[in-house]
Amino acid sequence: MPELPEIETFRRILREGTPENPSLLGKRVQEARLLWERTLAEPDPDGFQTRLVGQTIRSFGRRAKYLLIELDDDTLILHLRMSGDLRVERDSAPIAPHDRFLLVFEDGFRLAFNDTRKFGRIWLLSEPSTLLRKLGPEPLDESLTPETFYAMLSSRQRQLKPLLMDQGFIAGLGNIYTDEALYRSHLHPQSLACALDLAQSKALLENIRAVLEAGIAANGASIDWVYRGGGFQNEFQVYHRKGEPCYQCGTPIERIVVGQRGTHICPSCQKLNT
DNA sequence: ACGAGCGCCTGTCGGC
DNA sequence: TGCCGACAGGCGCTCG
Repeated sequence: MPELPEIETFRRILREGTPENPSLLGKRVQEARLLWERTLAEPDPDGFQTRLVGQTIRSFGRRAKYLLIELDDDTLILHLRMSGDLRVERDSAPIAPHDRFLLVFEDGFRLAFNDTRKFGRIWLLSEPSTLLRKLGPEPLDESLTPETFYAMLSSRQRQLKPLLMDQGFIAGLGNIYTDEALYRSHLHPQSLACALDLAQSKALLENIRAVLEAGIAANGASIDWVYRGGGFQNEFQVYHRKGEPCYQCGTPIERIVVGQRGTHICPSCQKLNT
């Protein structure tokens, strides 16, 4: 489900709390309950639950679409994949359908990991880099310059959309924000990366950052039942707008398939010229 | 290096 | 109404 802005929103909610729920910072783990074994990627389930007990949450981080919960000795890493969701609630609350993992704290609150489709994964690692080092640069990291991005694109003979969604190339973009960034850049998702010049590469990077920052500012995007509380769906210009008029030229938005993913374009504003 | 196909899962929606 | 395929914000694998 969520992409970079949605994970960033969860990070903020868990760190700062909301009017309904407290911050989880500084809370100490009393108990960990794994309700669906395959949700745990690493380590083996045996030592996992006892290893968590007694550790205190020191900070929350994010790398790409991974949420990092820094504990005393380990990092608890969550990936929500397609349908994952997080709730903070009292441990007296009923367990919801599709809850896969509960992290219970000494003060009676808990973090619930809910995941209808069971694609989500959690890791408990003493050394997170083993998992995270395969990722490409963070798009919002200022050390990624337009010149670097241009060089990265120039060396790839690959369609833009699958490349931007490749987490090893650049980390954090998914289907929504990729479609939105390409539309704003007037680039066709099937254009080859190496065909972009410096100006186009620079504009693409700026638009990637703009849509991600707009998504973060809106607390993410809520679609269907999958994610609650975000507002970025109201700013979609192509995603989920098949048949509706392009805001720039009025041409109906089309849905095509690129890299086996549903892809939304304005066929007039985004010409294919490889 | 790159793209296609498929598996992993459950649920919803549209068409017949 | 019931059934059946398409589709869903992700990612890892194999195979040409």
